[in-house]
Amino acid sequence: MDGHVEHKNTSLEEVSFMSLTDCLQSSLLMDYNLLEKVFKFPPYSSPFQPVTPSNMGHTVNNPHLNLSSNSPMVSSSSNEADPKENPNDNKSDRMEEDIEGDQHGVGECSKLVKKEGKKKGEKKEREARVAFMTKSEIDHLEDGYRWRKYGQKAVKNSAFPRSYYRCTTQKCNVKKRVERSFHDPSIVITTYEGKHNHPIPSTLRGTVTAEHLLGHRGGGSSFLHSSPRHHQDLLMVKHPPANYQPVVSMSYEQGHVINSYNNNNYQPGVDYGLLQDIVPSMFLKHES
DNA sequence: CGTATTTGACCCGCGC
DNA sequence: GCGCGGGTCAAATACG
Repeated sequence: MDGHVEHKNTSLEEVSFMSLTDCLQSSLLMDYNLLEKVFKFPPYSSPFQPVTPSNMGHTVNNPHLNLSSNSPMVSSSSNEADPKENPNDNKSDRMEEDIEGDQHGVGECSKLVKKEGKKKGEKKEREARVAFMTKSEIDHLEDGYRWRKYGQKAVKNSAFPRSYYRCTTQKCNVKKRVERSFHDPSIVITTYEGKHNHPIPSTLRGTVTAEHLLGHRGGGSSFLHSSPRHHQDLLMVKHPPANYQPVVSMSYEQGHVINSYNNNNYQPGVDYGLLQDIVPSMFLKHES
């Protein structure tokens, strides 16, 4: 539906946003360099900004960004998810996945099968995606779901590899890619693809519980200052609006969610649907 | 021993 | 058609 993208904006924010959106929506391959460009990492700034207690656990701000102090580090993109959304994708078997997902790589045995399943000329629909940029020492953020790593690849023009994860829950097709920003190694870029069709696992290595996810934000973000180590801040921005703003941020400690909160509380008129679908754990909390 | 990760091989789309 | 880069598979390995 909204495949259409306007390109006539002139403000930095809008141009940036649209570029990213365009990137996310139209490109089969996510161009992370573009993603970073979109967020305007200045080429002249040192790419190796050390993570210090002072800048860790805080909103990532790029002074060169022409954005508000709560610069959004994240963008989401709903790709007008599959019309059919294959809810039936009982991919307990990999072969099936290959057939249905027909763009996947293949192992020796599946290579035969895959060709038949493919209808030529039919482009693979992309699942909804959300990309996050998170300032963190930890690559793989705990988000309440369980993931199994299924691949890792070196990324061109980046010193850091990209990791590929798949939700371990059967029938759940959600994937996740994680890589570190080449321009700022303290930043982790996480991209979710697809929507979970199941609740958050109750037992997650016994570490992240609903309470963790809900967080206990009593006094603003004071907790940010209390235990600086292994902190991560995450910001999200809602998809298309002309003026995007930070929506939700989370904090992690030692790989686990210790808090989540909204910077400005829920914004009226902002559609959280996609984000909520994809990373519901970020929306769990909320004073009712 | 069951489960998760690593890693080289392979496939695919795209640009030249 | 070929090469490149991204994405995935799956056997081997590591780990609890």
